[in-house]
Amino acid sequence: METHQQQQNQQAPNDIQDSSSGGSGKGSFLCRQSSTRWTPTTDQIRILKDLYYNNGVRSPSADQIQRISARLRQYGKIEGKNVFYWFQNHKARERQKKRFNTSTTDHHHHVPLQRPTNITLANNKFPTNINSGCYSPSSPSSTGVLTVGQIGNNGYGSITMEKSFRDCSISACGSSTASASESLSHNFGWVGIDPAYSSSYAFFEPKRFIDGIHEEGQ
Amino acid sequence: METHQQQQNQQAPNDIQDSSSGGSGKGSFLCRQSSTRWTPTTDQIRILKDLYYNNGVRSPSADQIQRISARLRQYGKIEGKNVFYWFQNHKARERQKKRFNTSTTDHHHHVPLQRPTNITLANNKFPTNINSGCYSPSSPSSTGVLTVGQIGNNGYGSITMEKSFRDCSISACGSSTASASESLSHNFGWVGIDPAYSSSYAFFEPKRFIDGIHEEGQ
DNA sequence: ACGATATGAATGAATG
DNA sequence: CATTCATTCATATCGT
Repeated sequence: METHQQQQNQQAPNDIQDSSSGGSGKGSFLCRQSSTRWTPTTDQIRILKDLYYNNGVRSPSADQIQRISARLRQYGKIEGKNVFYWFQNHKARERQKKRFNTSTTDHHHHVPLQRPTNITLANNKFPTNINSGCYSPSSPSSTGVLTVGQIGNNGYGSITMEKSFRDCSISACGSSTASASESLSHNFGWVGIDPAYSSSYAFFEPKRFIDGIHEEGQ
Repeated sequence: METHQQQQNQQAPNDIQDSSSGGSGKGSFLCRQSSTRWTPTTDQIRILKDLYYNNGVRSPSADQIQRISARLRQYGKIEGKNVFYWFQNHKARERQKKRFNTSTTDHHHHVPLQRPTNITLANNKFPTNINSGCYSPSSPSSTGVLTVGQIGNNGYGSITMEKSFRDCSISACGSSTASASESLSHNFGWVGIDPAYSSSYAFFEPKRFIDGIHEEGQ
C-alpha cells in the first residue's frame, strides 16, 4: 500500500489545490496535480488508518464520513466521497489479499485477531515482503511519535472530534508511529494475513449497536 | 512486453532470485530487501500468457489466482498478488495501447489522454495490432493447458471504447448535500449515540456527496 | 553510466 | 461487498 507513498502534493489546510508555483516537490515528477483524483496526505492517511485499525471503523455512515472528512480537511483538500471510498477500498483489499493466499476450503474458522499490546513494527514474514522501506516519504514533521501505550483500548482517549467545530483537538492522537504509519500497516501484505492491529469496537459506531454487528473480527 | 522479452534467465524453481542474475548485483548488503519486486521467470510468463491468450483468462478470480500461483510456483517464487497484478496490468496495458490506434475513427470523442508528465506515451512498439501472432503458443508441454493455437489470441475483438468517459467534472460541491443530517446530529456529539435517530442512513453512495456527475445513460 | 522503456505494485474511483 | 478500470509510482532491464 503505502510502501512508497508517493505523496508530494501536500496541500495546505487552506484549500490550495493548484499551487503549481510551489515547485517544492521532490522534483521527481510533476507538481501539477490538479487532477481529479484525491491524493491523500500523509497525515490524512495516518488518521484514516488510525480510525480503521484502532477504532474499528470499517464502513462509516454518512454522519461519520462528514465528520471524518471535516477533520481531515485541515490536512488537505478532501471530500466526503474520498473518505467513503477509502474505507471501502481498504476493507475490500484487506479481504482480497487474504482471499488470494488462503485456501477456499478454509473459510470457516480463522484466527481471531489477537490484541497486540504494541504495534508490530517489523514483521519479516517473508523474504519477499513487499516492503521497500528504502524510500523515505519526506514526512513533514512529527516524526517518530511512536506512542505504543494503549492504542486500541476502549478507554477512549484518542480522537476528540467535535461536532460543529472542525477545529477539533485531534492532536494526532498517538496511535501509530507517525511517519512510519504507512510502512507500518503494509506489513500484513499479501502473504501475511494478520493485521497487527486490534479492532476494538468502535465506540462511535451507531450502526454497530442498533443494526447488529457485522463481521469485524477480521 | 513481447518486444522486450528480457531473458533474465530463469531462476531456480525453488530459489529466489539472487539479485545477481545479471552479475554485479546492486549489492544489497545492509539492506535485506533485495527482492523488491517479483521478477517473473520466462516459464512463468509463458504460462501466464498462455492463460491469457489461449484460455482467455483476463481477471482470474481469487480461486483461480491461488491455483495459478500454485502452479507457477514450481518455476520460481511467486505469490498470489503477483498473478493478480500481472493480469491486471496485462489487460490494462493492452487496452491502453489499443486505445490509440483505435481512435474510434476520429469521432468527436475527445478522449482525455493528455499526460501531464513529459513521459508521454510515445510507444510505437505496438502500432497497429498488438498481437495477431505475437505470442507463439509453443506447447508448454508440462501443464496441459490445452494449447489450441490462436483461439484466444484476438478472441476479444471487442474494441476498447466501452466506457471511456471519465473526465467528468466532479463538482466540488460535495459535502453540502448530506450535511443536512449532520447539522442535526452534531447536537448529540458523536460519542453519545442516539438510537432514536442514528439509523438514518445505513448505506449511501458517494453520489450523495457529488450529486450527479456521471450521466452515462445515453 | 544514463536515459528510455517495460512492467510490477499500489490505490483512487466506479460499477454490479 | 466484490470486481474492475484508470492512473500513477517505482524499479528492473535494455539500448546506446
